[in-house]
Amino acid sequence: MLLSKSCIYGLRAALLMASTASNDYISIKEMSKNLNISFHFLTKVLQQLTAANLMESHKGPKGGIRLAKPVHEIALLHIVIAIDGYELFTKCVLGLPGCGVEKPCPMHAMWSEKKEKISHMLESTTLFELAEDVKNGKLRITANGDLDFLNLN
Amino acid sequence: MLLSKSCIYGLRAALLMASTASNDYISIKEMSKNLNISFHFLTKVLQQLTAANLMESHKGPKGGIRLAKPVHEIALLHIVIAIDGYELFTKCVLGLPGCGVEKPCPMHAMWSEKKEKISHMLESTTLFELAEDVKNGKLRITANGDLDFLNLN
DNA sequence: ATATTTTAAGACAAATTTGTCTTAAATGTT
DNA sequence: AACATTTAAGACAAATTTGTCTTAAAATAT
Repeated sequence: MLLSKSCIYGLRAALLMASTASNDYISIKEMSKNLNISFHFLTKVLQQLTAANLMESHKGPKGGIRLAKPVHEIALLHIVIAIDGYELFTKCVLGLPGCGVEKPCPMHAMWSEKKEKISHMLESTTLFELAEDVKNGKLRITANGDLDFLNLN
Repeated sequence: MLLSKSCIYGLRAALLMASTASNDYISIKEMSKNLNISFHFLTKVLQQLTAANLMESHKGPKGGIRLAKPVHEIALLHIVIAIDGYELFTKCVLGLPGCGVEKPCPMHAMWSEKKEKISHMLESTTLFELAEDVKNGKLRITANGDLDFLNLN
């Protein structure tokens, strides 16, 4: 698996937030319902994203989570790294310590290239582009494709 | 993590076998020592590879494991699929059921492209090419770079 | 002030992956 | 035939990831 489940949940929640009309706080409960993700688990994931300053949280009624920056300033890569860390991009694909150009593992060269491209892909894709297509129904973030979340407040 | 530890162990063992002079049986114990992998764990991994007809096993003295085909006929992809299955290449990167061109998740298009390239990379790389460079010391499959395994029998 | 809503934090449980150990079965050697 | 070597199989344990539950803390509204 490329991304952990935590990371996937974080990405989907971020896309949900980016796809709602306003950038008001959205309660985690609402999101967990819409995304079909365990509430408490999602809570923890979102805590990691607020800790990384990608989101802001607010307690109490009318509280919830919202994006801490404009949608075009949050790249998928930021979310991936906030949750899964740099491991995917720094760790040897064959698990050898000290793998690098000087002491490469058999897959170092080929994987480095792919890794770069994946990194670039995630870095150059922001919530903005994807949210546009989620809003107009071209892309889906829920299992069934419901768009009920589009006007959550 | 792209590949499971089991898969990594399988790849490293396959590369070790491909890098030894002859294609005689090599005992799992020898391999586990050289690769610094738990003997019993490696045993199970190699059982998966023999079950997939990539390797052959033989019990008793002078027994062990050997490649079931010429090195240029075993691609990395075969090993990856034998151990980790097709999941990496078929499952939605955001975990959505039924993700595809008709009902794509936000990362479907971009990931499909990368996935294809990774698949092609693994399919077009055989043990042959890599073993050549392992033999001449350009690539390493052990943590410290020892080449003791080169003439195991 | 009190009650309600919501995130925060952390204990706990389940599931999965990884690792260890024991016994059995097969094969070659003496 | 007896013995040593090696894989096969499966129970078990540890570690990690994923998921659940409870309590606390903060903020709003009444």
